[in-house]
Amino acid sequence: MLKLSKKADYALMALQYMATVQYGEMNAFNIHRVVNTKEIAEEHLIPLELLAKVLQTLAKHEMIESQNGPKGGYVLAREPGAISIAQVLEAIEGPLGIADCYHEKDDHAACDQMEHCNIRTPLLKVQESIVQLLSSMSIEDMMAEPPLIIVESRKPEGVQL
Amino acid sequence: MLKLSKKADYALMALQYMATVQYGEMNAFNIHRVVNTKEIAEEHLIPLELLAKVLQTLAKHEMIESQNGPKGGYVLAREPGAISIAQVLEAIEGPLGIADCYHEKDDHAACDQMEHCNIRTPLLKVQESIVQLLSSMSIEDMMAEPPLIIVESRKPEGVQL
DNA sequence: TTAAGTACGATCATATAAGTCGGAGTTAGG
DNA sequence: CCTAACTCCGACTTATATGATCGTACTTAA
Repeated sequence: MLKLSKKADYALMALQYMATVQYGEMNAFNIHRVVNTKEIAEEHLIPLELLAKVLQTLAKHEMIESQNGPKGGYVLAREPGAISIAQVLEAIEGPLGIADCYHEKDDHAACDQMEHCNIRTPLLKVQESIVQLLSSMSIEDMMAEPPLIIVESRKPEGVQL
Repeated sequence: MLKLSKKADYALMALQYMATVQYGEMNAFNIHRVVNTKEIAEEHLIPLELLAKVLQTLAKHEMIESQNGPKGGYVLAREPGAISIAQVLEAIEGPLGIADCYHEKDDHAACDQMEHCNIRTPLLKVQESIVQLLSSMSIEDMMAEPPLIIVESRKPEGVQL
């Protein structure tokens, strides 16, 4: 339940790796070394072909920039702090929502039970919280593993329903 | 992404319905009327057989109590406020986690990349937040649709990583 | 010119989810 | 004590999403 797909995992791993290579302690001068798919795949034991597609998707969504030809590869398109987890997940898996009918836009979404659905509103709030949480975290927060990230999530006491 | 399964949806709908019938405004005297599967299925346009299995699962996890024979059906096993969303989801879909290897118990879980995984720790924190959020909400919070539930979820400023 | 890389679409395999079916066990009411 | 209305349970089928692979075309540094 609530599991991330492998693709999403791979995307996050790759971005974390690229961020560390480009912006980590090992690189005090911020030399934006281009890293290629093979390097990442071998480093993390990820199927090469699959990772390639993931990176292509990330490139299409302008989170990384591709560089063709030999010595080519990918570079982060912006600073790690400017790439949120939510953005990554949306790029890979489409709009994130707890259920299909929970995207503000598609109010007509594929849900026959719509009119008989008694849980939509409360779940929308849950979803909102999760999205907010994922939006508040960036690739930067995943650098320098093992990290210590403190995240709070709570329902305030005494809220009127 | 992060989508709930239909079964989970059905479970929540059913519980919300049962809660409303048993504890809602319509029932100031808390008469614990037994509701049967058919009634819930028709009310929410849910496939009868599937809902039946969902309810059986909930009963096995002691969130509802079954009553056999004609005029039989189900009753909430405890007050709506004592049934958290997290409990329901876990009952239906097993332990909730953002990835397979993120359950404290199975440290040996099926993840070949374990040793090369650079995102485990941060994602564990994310997961923790989500679980906490889902644990803080109960069926009671879903009653009286359309409700207004205010949930906050944030990463405090100035946290050191 | 060529080898090392990305780009992209088609395809296959597999896992999970969704839904169905048939039969067995209970029990209120006649 | 019989029957109809329920729950219970497991096996089965189907649909859909995911994971992974393949082939090929495009780009470019050396």
